[in-house]
Amino acid sequence: MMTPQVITPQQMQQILQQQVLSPQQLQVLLQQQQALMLQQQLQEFYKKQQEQLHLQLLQQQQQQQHAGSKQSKEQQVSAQQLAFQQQLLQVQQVQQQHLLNLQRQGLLTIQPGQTGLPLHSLTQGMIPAELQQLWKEVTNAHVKEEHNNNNNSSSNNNGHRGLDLSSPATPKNPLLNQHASTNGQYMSHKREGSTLEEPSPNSHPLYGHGVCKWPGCEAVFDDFHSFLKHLNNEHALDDRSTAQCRVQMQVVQQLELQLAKDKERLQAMMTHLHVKSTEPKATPQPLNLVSSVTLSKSAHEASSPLSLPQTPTTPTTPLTPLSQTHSVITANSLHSVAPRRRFFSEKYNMPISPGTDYINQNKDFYMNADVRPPFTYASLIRQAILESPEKQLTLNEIYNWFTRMFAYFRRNAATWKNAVRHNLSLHKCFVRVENVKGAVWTVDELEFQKRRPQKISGSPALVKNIQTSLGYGPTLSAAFQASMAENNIPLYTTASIGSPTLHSLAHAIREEMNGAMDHGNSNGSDSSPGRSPLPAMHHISVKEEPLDPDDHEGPLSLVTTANHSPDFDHHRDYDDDQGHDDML
DNA sequence: AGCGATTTAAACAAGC
DNA sequence: GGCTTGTTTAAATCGC
Repeated sequence: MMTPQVITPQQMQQILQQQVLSPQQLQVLLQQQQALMLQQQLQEFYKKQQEQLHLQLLQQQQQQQHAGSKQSKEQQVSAQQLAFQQQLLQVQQVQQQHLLNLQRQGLLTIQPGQTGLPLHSLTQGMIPAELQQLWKEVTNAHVKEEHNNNNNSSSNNNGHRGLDLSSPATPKNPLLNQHASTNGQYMSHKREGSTLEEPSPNSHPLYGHGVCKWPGCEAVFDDFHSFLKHLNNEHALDDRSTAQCRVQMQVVQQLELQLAKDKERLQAMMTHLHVKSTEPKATPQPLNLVSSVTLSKSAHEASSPLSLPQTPTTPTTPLTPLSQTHSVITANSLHSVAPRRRFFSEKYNMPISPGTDYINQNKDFYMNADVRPPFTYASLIRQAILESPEKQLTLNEIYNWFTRMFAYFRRNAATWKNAVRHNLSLHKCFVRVENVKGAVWTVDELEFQKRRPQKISGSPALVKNIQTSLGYGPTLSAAFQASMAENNIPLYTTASIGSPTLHSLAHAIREEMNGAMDHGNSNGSDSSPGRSPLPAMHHISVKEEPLDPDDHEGPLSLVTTANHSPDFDHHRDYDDDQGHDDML
């Protein structure tokens, strides 16, 4: 699917360029949308032209039919008709040319093998509103005519037009139909008439290979003329045709939607796959520290996951400047797509307990992609707890965090919830604290670090970076703010996703720093609750808001709200039963 | 091969 | 009784 052949170099360049200039996918999408709009306008224009030409053609034909056999004029008329046809072809060519250009520019994504169909569908089915407008006009204009033209609707096939994607040109037909259906009686548009004796097989989008391409109708015709007759008779302006046209519009709309989605997906994939090479310069970083950290990280990741033995429990980076690179999929997340049992593959020396940054960095991806996160349950639970303002969560809140943060956990609830409970009970690092209103779970960071031999030595430079970053406290904050302001573009409509706030960033730094310090020297040099053996033991504070725990938490809520998107909680078909075993 | 970490499943109990 | 929460056991997998 991600074969590079599909994407032209121009597309690639564009994507990369966009990414470099704007880390926000929204911008990309916006540009895409603009491009699409432009494209649609062009198509509309072309379509109108085509319709006009068709109209002229048909009127000539009707006149000819009505006039009986005026052989004398026939020659001249057919010449005119030819001219029209040529013009029509020219328009079509120009149209296709332009679409091809669009395609080359990456504004259009058309599979090489199917340029024909998509072109038609795109050119003629793109603007339902416009079509409806035309349809309306036409309908109004011919209400009276309707009586005269009793359409001999016959074929039942038309009743069920399957989603015949090969004939998306329907919308344009009403126009033609009614003019044609008048059979010359209706001469509102008096154009210089002409005969139509010449079959012009290619002149009608509903006629191809001798077959009527009206949805559901596959009548075969020897010549174009008989097809036109058929078109006028069988597919005249009536309720059925109207309904079919509407359906076809919807089909086209659906296809457009699908196309847009797929394009978006492709964009995300491309961005993701190439972000590593561009990540360092991905954003005009107002913050040196951040960028340095980012650079170190990205350099490390880009080089080789194996190159730097990382501390298993300490995240590599104190923070992600974030989610500006949020579509980033690092090496781990890539290979994590198919981990069978383990969330986290240690083969790549990725941290067992990915830090806030790590999870945040790929947050967007896992939020939306039904992909199993490459983290252990323990790591995730810890993450959830540490993200909370009070560093403590009830079991249900942990559940909510899981479902909120990972699309994967929106299914199989029974399985992973059990696993969560199991992990909470099993690992000593998770401490249950009785509360007035129940029990909350906290993290014993020391115990957590103990689980594995850790060596922060892995990336001393990293540690240095982290420390350096911390040293710049206020500067850091200011820079973050600037960075946030700059990058605070909502990327997806649903998501808060993108930008962890200052608080969460600072928190992340602090947290990572703690982790690093834990390894480097055992002196607890900070006051972070996470560092004490029983971090939250003393905050036996209250956990109200059983419903939406993370919601209104005051200033500190930034930490959580950064990850919390309200709309994300609404259950969008979390079908627990469907395809739940895809990861096994 | 052994071991530890992890996941998954399941049984069970307590509390609401 | 059903559900949630929490504990525990067991089996399987994976990597070292």
